[in-house]
Amino acid sequence: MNKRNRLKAEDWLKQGLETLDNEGIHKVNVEYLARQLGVTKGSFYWHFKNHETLIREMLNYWARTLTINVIERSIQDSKDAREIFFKLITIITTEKVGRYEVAIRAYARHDKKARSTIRKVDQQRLLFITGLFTDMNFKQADAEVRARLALYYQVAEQGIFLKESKQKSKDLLKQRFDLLTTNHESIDKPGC
Amino acid sequence: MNKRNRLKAEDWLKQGLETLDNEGIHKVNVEYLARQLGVTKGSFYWHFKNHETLIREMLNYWARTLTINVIERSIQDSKDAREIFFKLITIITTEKVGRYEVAIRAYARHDKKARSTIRKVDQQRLLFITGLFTDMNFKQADAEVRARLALYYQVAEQGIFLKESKQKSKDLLKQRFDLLTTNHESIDKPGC
DNA sequence: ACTGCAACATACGCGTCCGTATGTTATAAA
DNA sequence: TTTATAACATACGGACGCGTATGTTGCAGT
Repeated sequence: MNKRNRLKAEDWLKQGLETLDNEGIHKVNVEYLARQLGVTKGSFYWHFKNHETLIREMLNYWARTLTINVIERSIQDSKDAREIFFKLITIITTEKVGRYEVAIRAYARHDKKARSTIRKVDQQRLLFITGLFTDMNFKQADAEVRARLALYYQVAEQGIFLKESKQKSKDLLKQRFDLLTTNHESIDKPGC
Repeated sequence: MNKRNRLKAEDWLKQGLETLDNEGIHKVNVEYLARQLGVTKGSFYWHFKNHETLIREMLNYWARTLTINVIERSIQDSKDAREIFFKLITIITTEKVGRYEVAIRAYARHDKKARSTIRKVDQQRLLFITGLFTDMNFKQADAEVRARLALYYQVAEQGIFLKESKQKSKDLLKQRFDLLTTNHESIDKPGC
């Protein structure tokens, strides 16, 4: 909230994503969001041109906070690629940042701009994670396969699997990490 | 179509599922479906009580044709469990029968009855496939793990992975089949 | 105290969708 | 040929969502 309890555009974006995740795209309409925020439509059309703009900015907001922000946080206080990768999948798995993933992919099935956003996000992620694996001395092709495995897993985990206990989630994360970061047959050591 | 080009309830259900898959749940409304079928609402309310009934019957129709029907077809002309399993994943992967899978799961995120339907379908599938693996002499616990892997894969394949060529899809199917149906360490042979 | 403006609220017309009530038509049965 | 009815079409009232036009309010600066 802003000063005097008045709203910023970001408050509408957050509420939009929250509602998309909780109740579906059909509930992401101007009047319903206004009711949830305790204001009227007049407020909305002050901050946004129209409904379409809201959706577009929601997608951009999600893409920004989810890719750049998470990547930057993973890099901070990490000394090497292995550590960055571990922090990355930990953040995605344990924090709420991955919550909107499934909802947005579901919406993107029938929205061209959403699909475009997701493609860009996926490519950014893939490039970054592939880079981490090459930094771990994996060959380029192998690095990309491992990056894809990590990426697809993170996406599918939220959409398909039943919710596990916190301890089991941690165990699975560790196993996944070990599997993906160790394979001595395909490693590309400069000394050999 | 029926005699004299008039519609059956099933025609509405099919069009409903098609529209759900192609354009999303918000397009699955009475007047839009009527336009697509070349009739008016009067026809709809002859065949169905209301919109809610349509959705419910769509889910039931999907559950029937997808679980029972596919299972029965897999069994036909198969001599053992291995063959049934291969036919099953072949049908799901190559035919259009798996097309509505992702759309319905997306819709189920915010519809209680849809979630209930999916749970039942998943359980039926899991029971059946687990039975196939126990018939292949895998131990109960191992059979269930393999069944889950097969099941989750079939679901995730449609929603996440990029579309591969027909040849690559066939190769992947074969590899998946081999991996899941052979593991001599955990096999439970009566003779040993 | 007065003014200006950001951030709303209110009121309206419009289109779309729902569900109902009632009118229409082609065909099968008599 | 008449009749009954299945399968529609038409017309309506109401709810809801969009976007616009305009009215209102509280604070910030002077």
